[in-house]
Amino acid sequence: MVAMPRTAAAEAPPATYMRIADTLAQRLARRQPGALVESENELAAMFGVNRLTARAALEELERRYAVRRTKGRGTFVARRFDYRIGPDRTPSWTVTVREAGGRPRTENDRVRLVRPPIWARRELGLGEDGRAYHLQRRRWVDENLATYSSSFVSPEVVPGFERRMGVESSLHDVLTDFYELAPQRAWSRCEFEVASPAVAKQLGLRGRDLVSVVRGRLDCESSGRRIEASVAYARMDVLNIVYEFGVGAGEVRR
Amino acid sequence: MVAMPRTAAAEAPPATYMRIADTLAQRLARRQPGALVESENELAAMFGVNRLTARAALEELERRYAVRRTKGRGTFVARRFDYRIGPDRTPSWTVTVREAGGRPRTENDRVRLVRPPIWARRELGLGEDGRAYHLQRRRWVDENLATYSSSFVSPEVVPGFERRMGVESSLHDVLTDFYELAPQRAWSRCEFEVASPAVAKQLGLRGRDLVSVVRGRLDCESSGRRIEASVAYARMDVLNIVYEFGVGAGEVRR
DNA sequence: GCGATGGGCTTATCTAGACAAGAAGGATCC
DNA sequence: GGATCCTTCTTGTCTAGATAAGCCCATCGC
Repeated sequence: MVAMPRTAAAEAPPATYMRIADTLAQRLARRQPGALVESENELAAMFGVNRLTARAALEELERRYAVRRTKGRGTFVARRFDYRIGPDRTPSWTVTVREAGGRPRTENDRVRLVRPPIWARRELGLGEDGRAYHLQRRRWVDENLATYSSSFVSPEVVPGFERRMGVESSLHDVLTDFYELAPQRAWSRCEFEVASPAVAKQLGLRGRDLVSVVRGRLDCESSGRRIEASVAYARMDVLNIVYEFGVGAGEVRR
Repeated sequence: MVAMPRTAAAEAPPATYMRIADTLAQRLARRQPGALVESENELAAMFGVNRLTARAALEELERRYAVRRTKGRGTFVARRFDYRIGPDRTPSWTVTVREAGGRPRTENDRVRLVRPPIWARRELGLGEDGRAYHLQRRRWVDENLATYSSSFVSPEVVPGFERRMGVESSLHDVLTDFYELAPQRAWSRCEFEVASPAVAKQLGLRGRDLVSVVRGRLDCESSGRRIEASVAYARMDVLNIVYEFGVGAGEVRR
């Protein structure tokens, strides 16, 4: 009689913490987003395991973005929003979040004229000593910070930008209403990175988690002049960035 | 004298395991991908901590896709490939991997005529009883399984497909060479999901990790006939899916 | 030569116990 | 009434010890 062959090895039974995670995931799917989840000690008692085993299950669910945990407060059912972007689609934050049933909020730092970093100078076609307006923006869903973006706006195209752009202004609205421009995405690039310490701090991340990164440039549709170069970071536990193009992409079911 | 105010709280010093992870990340950046990392016990001795603390550091690096760990073998420096896709870009797996210095490999299951799932029938415009060829494909980088894809091909457009498509054939080549078609992406949608148990098994994932998912449809450029509907899953520790469009997107530095 | 066996390495999992630190709410003091 | 302290609950971190299970390779037996 041969021993168990290595290729067709019988499935190892899943670990306890994984079973608890799966069980819990099913139950949480029926609860309201934001609802308080049982504490680690409660779960340990419920499933008859050590607290660290229950904790491992919650960490597994956190990796799946199914829960969100805060020291001192507890574990909560997570709520994630799809944010669909693509060449044919530059969605409004406010509209998207509201349609999904959330409360959107945007906050801009005060705009200042600065010497932009090298990548922004190159994108905007500025020289070594060129200046640009620096716009930093944070967006919330309900009480959750979702994105932080940093963008540089060419002062030649939008003179006096710092007086037009208020704390709650929409960049798109300011460009179209005050400057009568037709902004258009020249290019865009979406990927995932480990948050740098600076970005982690801006997004309120404890560790160096993965974040969605969208870089791009906004040009003027008619003249082709370069308006804005930007980089936006999104917390993946709050936002599910979906990148799509072509007709029919929106109809895809999960 | 007031206590430490809560708003401007001094940064809590990072946890030991996080310090070790950061230290280790710097060192590993100078090593060859695939190199063996010190074992948990060695790290524990090196940093004078408990084995579980050293282990927590490695788990942190695994979350960042900086290392890859295998039970019984050890921890290894991870190697990730950028795979850039977009409306103007349908890259060849072989070329992309080879350019990045890896060894590509593709393996197709034998093609069979099946009754496709509802989403594929809808995409291909098939009726309730319609049939389609089912093509399952796995792609490797060096020894690492990277993607698993499942696609359905319309038999009306490519009759006799199961005889043309071999174990190592390229779908694109078969469509162009044998059927003289000009395949074109009708739409595409890229996002991230928690792997289902079935997908996790196909990709050799222990747990239910996050995977990149790309869905889409291939049409015939001239006639517009629907050729193929597909869904592809990629291991995020092997592949970094980058979604981009527009001129200039390729020039973006990190 | 060649396959089976087993030892020793590795990561994976689990328990028990402990202390730290953040958050929230009630009690207390003025 | 309002600010402050304190208690309690929560997650976060760390240690110590133990067992399981996968993998590799040397050794043994044939």
